Amino acid sequence: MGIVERRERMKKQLRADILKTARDIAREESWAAVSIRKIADVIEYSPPMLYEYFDNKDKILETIRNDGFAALHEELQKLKTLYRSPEKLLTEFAQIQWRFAIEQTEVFQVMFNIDGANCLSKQVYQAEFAKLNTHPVWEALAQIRPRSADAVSKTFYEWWCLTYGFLLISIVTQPRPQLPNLEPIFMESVRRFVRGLS
Amino acid sequence: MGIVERRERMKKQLRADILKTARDIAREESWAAVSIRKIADVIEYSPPMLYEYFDNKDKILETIRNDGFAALHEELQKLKTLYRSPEKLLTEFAQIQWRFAIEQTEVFQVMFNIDGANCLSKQVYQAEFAKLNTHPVWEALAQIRPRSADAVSKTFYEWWCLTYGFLLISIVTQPRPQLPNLEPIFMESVRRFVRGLS
DNA sequence: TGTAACACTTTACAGTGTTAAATATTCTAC
DNA sequence: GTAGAATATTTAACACTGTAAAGTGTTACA
Repeated sequence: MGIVERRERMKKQLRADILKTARDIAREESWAAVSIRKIADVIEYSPPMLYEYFDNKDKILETIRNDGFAALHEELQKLKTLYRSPEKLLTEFAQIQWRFAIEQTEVFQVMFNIDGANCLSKQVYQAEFAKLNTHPVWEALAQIRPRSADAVSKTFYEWWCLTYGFLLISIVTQPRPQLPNLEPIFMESVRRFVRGLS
Repeated sequence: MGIVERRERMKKQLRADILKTARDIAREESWAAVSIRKIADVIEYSPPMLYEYFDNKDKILETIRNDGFAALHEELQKLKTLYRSPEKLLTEFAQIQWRFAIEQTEVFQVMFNIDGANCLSKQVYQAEFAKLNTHPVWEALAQIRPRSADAVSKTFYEWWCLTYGFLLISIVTQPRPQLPNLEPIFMESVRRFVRGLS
């Protein structure tokens, strides 16, 4: 009686297709060009079908945003098992952030509401700052410079602004072909920051 | 025969009203809520009238963006006459950037394409990096740490990413009432950056 | 006072997100 | 194998959006 299971699988697949299609259109055109009808066209369904899978257009972006942060978190967890040195962990993570932003720019745009990507739901940011002392970056910072929790959280925010801010500005203001040249400058800034901690 | 002059004046006024109204709506609602028809409603004209003043909606945003950068440039020029110390110039300018972003958030959103503000024209960024060695911040950086033009330009880019990046991230990810608490962290980051130069 | 220039509006088109109602398809029980 | 229920999917519609063409007033000058 695998019928309901098959249906379940197909639903999951279609849901994934919707997300993928949205990203594809955003990548090839822009987030401004992403519309319910265009996605429906590509997946060969009528527009209202999408509302069986997402409450509204915003929820589609919200999912992509959350998935983006989750993906980075996963990478971070992997790094944690690979490197013991907190300094190494931080610079390696910065490297991954850079690559992520360059390779999956359309996801990054949604994650930070830039360049036409506009998603109201911002609770993922709060989540990121909520359980701070379990965040691998927070832990690394605390390890390098043991201080009060508040002081570490402050440093954590500086880190956050330095890395993501650098990427945001670069993606928004610089032409795509210019970006590879900026990576060394980014990494140097990160290393200087890490060095300045101890 | 001040007729044509009077007309000229009224045109200029109406143009300014359009820009102001767009900003007002963005401030009270969001940039996503700014529409030609809403602006037309407020200034009490029919929608097509706006096209006598701006080629399209994008040009309205483009103007606001350029005006924003111009305003900051003006402030920077003022600072240049006030302070001799390049370190002081940089930190004071950072302070002004912060205030600008907090007080005129809707302009800042257009300047960097965040939170629903979506303006295709990005040549203002290129302009900012084009005539680098006449930029007061570039000059200040060169004064603090005299190096090759390329090295200074690199530092200039780091400065740009640090200050604007910090602001972008803060505005996008933090709730408005939280922002004042972040100013000291911002300024501390800036001061550390400046200190690290020499 | 007629005419040319200008200011402005009406109407229309193609596109948007989204909803309710109608239809088609699939599965289950007899 | 077919009737009926459950599910899947579409059609049609509404209220928006930016924008262009055509039409209508209003003003200024000969």
